[in-house]
Amino acid sequence: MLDIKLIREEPEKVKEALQKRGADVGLEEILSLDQARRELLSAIEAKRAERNSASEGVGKLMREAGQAKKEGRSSAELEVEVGKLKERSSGLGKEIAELDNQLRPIEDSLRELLLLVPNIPHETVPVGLDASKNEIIRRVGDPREFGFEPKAHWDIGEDLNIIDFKRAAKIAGARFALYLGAGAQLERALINFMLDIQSREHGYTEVFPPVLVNKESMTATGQLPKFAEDLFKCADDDLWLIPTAEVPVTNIHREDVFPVGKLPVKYTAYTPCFRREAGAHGRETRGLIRQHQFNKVELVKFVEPETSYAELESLTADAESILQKLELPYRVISLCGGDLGFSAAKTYDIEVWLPSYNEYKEISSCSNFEDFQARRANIRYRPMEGKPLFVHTLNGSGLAIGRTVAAILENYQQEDGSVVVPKVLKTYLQMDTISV
RNA sequence: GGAGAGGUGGCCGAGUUGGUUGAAGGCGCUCGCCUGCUAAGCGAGUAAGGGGGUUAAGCCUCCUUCGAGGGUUCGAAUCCCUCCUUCUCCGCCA
Repeated sequence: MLDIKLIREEPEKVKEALQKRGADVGLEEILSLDQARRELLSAIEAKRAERNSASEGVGKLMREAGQAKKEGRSSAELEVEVGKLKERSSGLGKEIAELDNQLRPIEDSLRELLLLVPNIPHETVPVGLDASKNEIIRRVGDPREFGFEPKAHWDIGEDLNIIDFKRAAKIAGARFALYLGAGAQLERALINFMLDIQSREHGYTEVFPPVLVNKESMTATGQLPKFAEDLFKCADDDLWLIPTAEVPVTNIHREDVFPVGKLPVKYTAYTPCFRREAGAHGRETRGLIRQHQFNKVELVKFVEPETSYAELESLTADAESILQKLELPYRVISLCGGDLGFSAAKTYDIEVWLPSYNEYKEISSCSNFEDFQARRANIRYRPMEGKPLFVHTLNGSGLAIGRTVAAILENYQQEDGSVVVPKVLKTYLQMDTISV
């Protein structure tokens, strides 16, 4: 959520910034609602002040009247005054209620509209409206030269009998995977490996959160209200399946104020993730790339605003380190304005080389949300002096597990159909190669 | 799911015959005094959000908030209703 003050004071600047991401947001309605809200509020508050003082007067006079009676004096005059004040106060109460009834729908629609406004891109975000304008930041490692025709990971998986898409479809439907034997073990090994690196070497605190969350949590991180159709929802409860651990982990600190000196706070979490993939029909239907359920190790940071862009660089480096250790070739790109997610101010995607696609494929997305989520979730910190301020939140995949499995199978495949296990995983898997 | 007891400021914790209690007291924190240094002691300050005014920073003023939402009342932390949540006991259960 953007700061209403920013919209109020510099609407042109906000509009311009949002155009950078191709979002045509009608700020006019927001501005006029904001104006109406403040006018009503002033009127209501003036009347409340008046009513409060009248009510206070009632209390005072009643005490005086009680005192008078005790002393045997007449309290009749005072009681008349009390009656007048009560009447006045009561009348004001009705006026206030009336104005309140006008105010409420205005505040509701104002908030509704504000929740639909995306974040403002950072100044370093490349200009452009689609993926073709994304900027390549760096490449690490070279795609391997195969001396044979490399297979796609879904064929490798089925040939080695470690991934079964047909049975997964029978159990649940399209876009699900059933891992078997070494495949299931590889998935589990990667989860452990990534959590170990991020928690032991990079200082993230490991957490394991709920994977069903309520509406408030989904709203805080920006999935709701706008993207409900991308989510799985429980029919009889206000519970939603998380599309990423970002949701429950960021919400750990919803409504919190971090004490002085506590930041940065860093978490890593493994969770399954659930996405409806509405609108993705026919795209990447084969293999592990686009699933309704997939595993992911996530990195989440809460930081002070001044440091957030440096923290984005280090968070991205933390995610990259996994690919380096796995010796998988990848590149890092900076998303242009039009390709940016709703809540993000800046995003680096990390893309791993996939021989079957003959291109780099997203395996991690690392973003700085600045105070966009913090404002929605009311997450603040206490600076050395002054009032609490909103933190900046960041997160990134470190990494998506299924896509990592796909990358390992494809990049480490041998001509005989077996797959060599990456060096760093050998102790986790207790095997050197996966073969039939 | 059933029964009972709670949910108050950064933390702990008073406050139920409704009325200077936005909230005693304590802890913590900040500033000052005291002190050879530290500790102890003394004094003062210390919630958040939002409106309006004014300013160079600052400040003034009003409103809202005692789990959330309704209700009663001139007036509610205090009374009533609904919901959420925590704890204890019972039931159920991986």
